[in-house]
Amino acid sequence: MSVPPHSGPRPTLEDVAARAGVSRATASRVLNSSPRVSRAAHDAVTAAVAELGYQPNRAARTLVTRRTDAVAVVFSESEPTDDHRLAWLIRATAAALADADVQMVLLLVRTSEDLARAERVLTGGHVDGALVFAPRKGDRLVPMARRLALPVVFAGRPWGPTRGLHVVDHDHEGGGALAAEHLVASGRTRIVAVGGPRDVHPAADRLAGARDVLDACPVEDGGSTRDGARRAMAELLRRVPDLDGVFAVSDHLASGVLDALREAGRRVPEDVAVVGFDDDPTVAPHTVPPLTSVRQDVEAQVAGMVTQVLRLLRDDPVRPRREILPTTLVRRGTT
Amino acid sequence: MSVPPHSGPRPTLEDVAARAGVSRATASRVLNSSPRVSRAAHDAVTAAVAELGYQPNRAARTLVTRRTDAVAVVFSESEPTDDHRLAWLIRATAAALADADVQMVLLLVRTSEDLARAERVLTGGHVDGALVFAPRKGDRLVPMARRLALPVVFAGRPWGPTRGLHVVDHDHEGGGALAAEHLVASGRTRIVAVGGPRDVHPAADRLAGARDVLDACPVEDGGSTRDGARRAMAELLRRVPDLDGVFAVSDHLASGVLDALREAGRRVPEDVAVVGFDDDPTVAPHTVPPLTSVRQDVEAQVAGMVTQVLRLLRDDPVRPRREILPTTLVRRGTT
DNA sequence: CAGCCCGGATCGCTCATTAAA
DNA sequence: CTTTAATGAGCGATCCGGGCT
Repeated sequence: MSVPPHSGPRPTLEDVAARAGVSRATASRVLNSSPRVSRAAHDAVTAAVAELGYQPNRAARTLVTRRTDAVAVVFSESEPTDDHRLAWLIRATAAALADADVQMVLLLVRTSEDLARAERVLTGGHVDGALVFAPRKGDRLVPMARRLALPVVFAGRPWGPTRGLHVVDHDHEGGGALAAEHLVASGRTRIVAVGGPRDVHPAADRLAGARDVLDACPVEDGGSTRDGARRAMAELLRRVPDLDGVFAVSDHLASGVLDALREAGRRVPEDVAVVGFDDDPTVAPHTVPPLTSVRQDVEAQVAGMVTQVLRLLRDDPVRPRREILPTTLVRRGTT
Repeated sequence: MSVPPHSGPRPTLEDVAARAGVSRATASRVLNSSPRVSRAAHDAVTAAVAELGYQPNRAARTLVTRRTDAVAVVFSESEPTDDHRLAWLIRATAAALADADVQMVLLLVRTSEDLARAERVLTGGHVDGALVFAPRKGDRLVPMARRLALPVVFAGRPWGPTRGLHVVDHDHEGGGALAAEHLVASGRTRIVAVGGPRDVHPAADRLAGARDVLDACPVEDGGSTRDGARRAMAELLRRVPDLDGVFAVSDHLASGVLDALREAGRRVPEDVAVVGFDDDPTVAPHTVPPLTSVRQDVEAQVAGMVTQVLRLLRDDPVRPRREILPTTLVRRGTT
């Protein structure tokens, strides 16, 4: 608990060693908890560290070990992404990396200049590995990332061949099916769906999963905005006036669906049941009525990505793998 | 444009120097664009750098210069923050720092463990400076940040004495006044306000600015949720049935206000005019009708913070100062 | 011969000093 | 004597080979 007396030059390992009456090498071993150190030496060094408020110089350590203890977190923003999702993912990632005492170097990639900059960071030895979030088809970030000599873990299956990649994904198809089955089980017979952008994997897979169950239910795409979903839902009401169940591929879109239903005077859930996807804590519990939604555990996903990248960094020889996380249904007021 | 032939060991400055037929020191001078270098040497080095795909080793450079070329971006999340705002700020910050070729080390501080970790990063020489976002009263991040020996720039006036601090803030009071004046100018006479959390500076200041103009208009607090604002607005409709203008201290709250007005059957803007605050691009243009709002230029704020921290890093002797950015009114469909 | 510990050498860069044009 | 270039000494850690008990 003691602090360096006057915040002059920071103490070095040499200082710690001197104070503990041992050599630099021994002090170093203690800090890196390598075995062959006597109990006495260990205690002396530990005490000296505490007394001096010593913190190892990261640059010096990096120089010799070639490890930075930092990983890049790269978000593609080639198209405007959902704020909720970004905030949520960043929070989860920051927490998981902090727990592992790894620094997070955040890279948001929108322009090709950003991409070049990211590549420089990634190849320049500034980080040990990378977590990549790039759900959109044809994203130039993906080929760049797969060329890297560093451990890379993708969030969600990227477009293109996934051979040799490390991926942590949710079971979007299964989740879509889950939603559809829930609507069916609750007695709905005229079920429709509001889709998202076609070139976003999760959105496409969720819809596919639902259609597997419902074969060929009517679909309108709501793009990625609440208002787009509102319009899509209005169109569906026109096409299928007697509809009684709606699956929206995201909670954000589901809120637009609810807007449209409210405007059309349909009661939820009495006349129409609605199921969303994401269990977005900033949306689902707050709609009126609260939204039934398929939950994907983003924290688990991010934790899985972090675990995997750390494993790769320790080079535990891990074979490329795709980890698929289950989804669950959270029932609230709209079904 | 050429790439290292085989991605073996990365080339060092020594390699570049050898290839250019000069010494390490000269090569270093070229890279740091110091003056006394001949044209010929400059060109030779530049060419060698390109041919070898050389990138300086950051750790080595940091070790000797004691500069990391990284700054911490610290967000307090002691209370759940608005996703929109977080995403938006992170985007702007990332862009501004990337432009300056400074790495961004993101720290989200929620628990006291996070705080301790952040302090370690901040005092451990991992970064050259910090940008701090901590709007809430009594946030423990603030006293910690002000003790730091590093250049620190605050986003928005922190609670407590601001003497000696660098702050870049918006003119929240002026913005609140602007909103109120606009409502008055558009002929509204029974104006009410929906406030935010009392212990958040911006929310409090915006409300104060409006009340300066309106002296003692009825106020209800909506907390920080859309739904809270809905309830606050419902209450105001009860208290002041003939109200014809509403100022909400954020767009997020304003969307709740619109919900309540719609439910109450009031037409906007015919019966009631509404003005929000933030000009949140994910909210204001998408409400129905689109929301008139006071715009604060978050990008300018963040750019100002980055400029300031860089100035401090160059130690241009800059005296502590509070930079206050103007707000503007963006008129849309609700007034 | 263990088990511990020590003193260099080293990582890749910058900077001050010194030497050459 | 001025301008440009080169040499050498670190920055603060890790790790290797060897010495001590």
